[in-house]
Amino acid sequence: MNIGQAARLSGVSAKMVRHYESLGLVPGVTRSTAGYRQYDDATVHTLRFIRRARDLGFDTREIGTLLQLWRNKKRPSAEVKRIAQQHVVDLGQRIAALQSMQRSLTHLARRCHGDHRPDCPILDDLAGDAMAPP
Amino acid sequence: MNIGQAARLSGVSAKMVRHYESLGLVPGVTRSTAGYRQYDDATVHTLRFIRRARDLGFDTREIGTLLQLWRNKKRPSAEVKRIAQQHVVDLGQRIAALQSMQRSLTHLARRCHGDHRPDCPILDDLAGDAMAPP
DNA sequence: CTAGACCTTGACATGATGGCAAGGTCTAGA
DNA sequence: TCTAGACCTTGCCATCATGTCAAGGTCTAG
Repeated sequence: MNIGQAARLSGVSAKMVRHYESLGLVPGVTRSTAGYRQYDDATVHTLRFIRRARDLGFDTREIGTLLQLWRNKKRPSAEVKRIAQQHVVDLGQRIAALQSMQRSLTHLARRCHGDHRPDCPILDDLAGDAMAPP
Repeated sequence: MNIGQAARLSGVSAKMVRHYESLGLVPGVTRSTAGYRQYDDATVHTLRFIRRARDLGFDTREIGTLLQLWRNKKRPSAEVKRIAQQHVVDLGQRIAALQSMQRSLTHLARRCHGDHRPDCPILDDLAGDAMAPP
């Protein structure tokens, strides 16, 4: 099967299929006489794995490790779990950072009249002339 | 004052000061005879504004708009508020996406023994052979 | 005068992804 | 058999905010 079909079946764009190949995440593909990449179901399976891992927010480096573990029939599940838990922590930090922004901005917006007048606590805060501390 | 001092005072790296200049966020700077950029307190103030807005997650396009509004003494605060609220919504979406990843991964990790054995629901899920639906 | 701190521009890298361009290939239909 | 259109190839550029490095000019204190 050609790259287009593999892309459709796996949910990964053809562009990214080539990219993952260049990163070594999918094994070297065989080529047709015309130079077309030829895929089989196993590779499509790998691509789906990558897709799902991306959906969970893993970066390509982590996915490389997960793929190795997936292929290693003697892997200790503890290692997989460690990676997953570390990723949960990372996600938590990113979430916390965004929530902190959201909280600040929500408070500022609530204090803003939001009418035709120019007075605006949001701009005041950005400008650094926030009200004096209590 | 030179770029280094302006950077130190504003908390923006010298590199980014130049970058914001190239984006038009800070007005054209005057130069010394040797070509050194010369800054005054007003520009440092602007840089701090940008820094604070970045800390709240605004991108440079949004910051451009906010700076215009800040400078416009006749701005309607409603417009600022609208931008802020839209950003709160955007942040909410990003947070929700990350939380969804975190939730899935937490559930998977909880079901993983995490020992020396290879069986691992995390890899099973990534591989798409999740358990049959109930 | 000189060492060292500071400035200049410019290029390249990050990470995942999209887009475009120029050219080769394959297939179904006239 | 020819051909249009779908599909493939490689390669380059762009995104976004930021860092790093390099080669060269400038300023200042000793």
